[in-house]
Amino acid sequence: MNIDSLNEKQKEAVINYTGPMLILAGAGSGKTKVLTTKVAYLINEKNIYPENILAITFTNKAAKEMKSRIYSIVGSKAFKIQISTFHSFGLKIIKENARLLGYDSNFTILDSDDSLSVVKKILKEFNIDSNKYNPKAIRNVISNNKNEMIDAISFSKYAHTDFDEIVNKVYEKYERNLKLNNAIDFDDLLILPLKLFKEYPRILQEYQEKYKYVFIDEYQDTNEPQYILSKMISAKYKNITVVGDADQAIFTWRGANYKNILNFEKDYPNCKVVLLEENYRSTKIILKAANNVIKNNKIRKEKNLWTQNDEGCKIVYYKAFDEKDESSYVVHEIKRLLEENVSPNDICVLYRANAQSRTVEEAFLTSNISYNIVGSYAFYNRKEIKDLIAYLKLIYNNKDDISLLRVINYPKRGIGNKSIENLSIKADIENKSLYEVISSGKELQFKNIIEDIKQEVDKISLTELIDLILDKAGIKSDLESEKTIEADIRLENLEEFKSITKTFEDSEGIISLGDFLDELSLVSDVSEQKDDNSEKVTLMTMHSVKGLEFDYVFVVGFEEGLFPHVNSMESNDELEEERRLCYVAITRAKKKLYLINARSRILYGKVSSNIPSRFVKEIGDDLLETVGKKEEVIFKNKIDKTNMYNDDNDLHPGDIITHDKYGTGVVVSIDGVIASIAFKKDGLKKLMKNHKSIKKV
DNA sequence: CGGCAATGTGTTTTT
DNA sequence: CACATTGCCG
Repeated sequence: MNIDSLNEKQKEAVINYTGPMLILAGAGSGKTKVLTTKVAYLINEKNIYPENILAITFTNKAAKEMKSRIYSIVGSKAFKIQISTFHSFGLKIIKENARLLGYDSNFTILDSDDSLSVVKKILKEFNIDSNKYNPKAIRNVISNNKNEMIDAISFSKYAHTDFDEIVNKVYEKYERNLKLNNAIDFDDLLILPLKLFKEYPRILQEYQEKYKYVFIDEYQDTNEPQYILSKMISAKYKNITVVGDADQAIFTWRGANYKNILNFEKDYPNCKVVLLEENYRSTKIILKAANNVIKNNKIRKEKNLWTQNDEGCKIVYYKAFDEKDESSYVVHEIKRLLEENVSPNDICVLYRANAQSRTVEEAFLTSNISYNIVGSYAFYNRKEIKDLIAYLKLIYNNKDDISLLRVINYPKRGIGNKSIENLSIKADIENKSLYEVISSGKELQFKNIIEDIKQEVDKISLTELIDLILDKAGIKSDLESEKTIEADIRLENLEEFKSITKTFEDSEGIISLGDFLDELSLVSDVSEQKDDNSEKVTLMTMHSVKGLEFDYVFVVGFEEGLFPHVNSMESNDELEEERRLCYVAITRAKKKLYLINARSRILYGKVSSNIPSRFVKEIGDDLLETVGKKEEVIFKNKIDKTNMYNDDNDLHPGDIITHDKYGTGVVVSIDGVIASIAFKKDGLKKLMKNHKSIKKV
């Protein structure tokens, strides 16, 4: 195996393959390369079995990327390596030991919305006024406690205030309810494995034997349970390599503790430390800008990231008039790049909050630039999709009260509050789930529908199962009988969901309901579930872009209040995290960086004006090329809207249209200027409502 | 019980 | 602004 393309430090990191190692890898210093090479080196050169290797990444996307890179070196052996996020790995362990942990193998994973529902339900049962005690706040405290591994009993010792007392009560009931529902929440994915290992040391030993070589990426963003899990699993052989960069710690708000990386040398006194300080990614100017920003952080270890790369061009700073002007500029500039034969895949647009994607998306649609929004949960948040998933979850795990409550009276079956209250009381007394205590009335009819569907589960495919549910539960007939545009849209969305399961089945073969539900809870991003190889500009948050790189990076909303975000400006700690986030964003760029802000923009329905982000000043004038107002006027005129647009196509959902490129389609929904249209050939697409290429039939 | 209208409420980042 | 929840009436 050839490792000549590595520098001396990188080689050192690869060749020293036993014992604990800390790799402090600055942005763009080739840490992914080192990590993948080291794993491949173990397999190809040291004859380590791939199944003895565990590699933990921060996102599912990173896991996928790593798999394919290792595959390209070692071939199909790569499939035997356990490469996943902490959460997926936790799930695997829980699955393998469900009964020991007191769960049936078909347990349900609750997302944070589900957790909130549980909290709300408990508050109601306790007659606690949810206006006085915010359910979200309570859920967050519970989650924080779980992550610090403080259980309800221990928490009672800390409970001093009125609020704490309430939380304590709810926390205790919450945990009991989950158990009763054979359900685990997101925090449990990390905590239950630890519990297992503590109670059954022999099982821990088995895992230690299995995973003799452990790799943890983004170590600065590990939280307490993740930290302990890493430590436990590698305790026997101590072949643990961790990689990270404290300057890129951006998840402390989620309980991550960047001190874990600072303390690694204390945890493993004989560990090897490798510093990767040469940056191969960015231009000198981009790197300088990043360094200028991050050096303003007080709580920080000084480091020297350098590059042999070219000076590069200055960072473009555009002060837009408003958010529309901001996106027009982005579009204008991207169009120019595309004309220079830059691939859309090499461009990304970053923002602080997901809500900011909307205006950018509109501008992209206007100018026919294909794009992909990463982390768009909008689809799975639609009512009809959630309802369908609730049916699937209930069929898989009857004890799932949250799902049952969601669908027991959908479509309307005449089961109202009174009946549900009675069921709840009965369930509480008998210490059973709602489903189990159903024995009469309309509720029983519902139960029978579920039982009937259950009979078929193992005989049919997932896509067929969905059809069966839509049919037997009466969802389809209910929506069809409504004869409203709304209902038609819902039906379309359900079809879209089926196309996701279909793609899934086509690529993975027969997939069980359980596996599919797991996938849904761990990968809640539609774009990750569709394979699409066409070239696209990527839109995502600065948090999601972590670990990735692009030739051209646009950062929008570079304003005080948006970035740094208002809610993160109260303490210095929060502000320093925003600064690290800025550091991450800047260092994603290889060739050219664009920073854009708007003098005024509409926020939460109100016009507001923000001053430029403090990070502009920190970067420094000499690295910036401020694009003036004059040029803005010029490019605005360049986009000749009158040629491409009708005044008003007067499109409405349900209309049948033809499109010059995509052919016949039906309008599914209109959202402002964006029309969602389902085409016969190409499926659902978002287009500008008034585009000339759309004609009503 | 179901439907509708009025009122209120919160608006960051993600596995 | 967008939504979720509440309260009232048929």
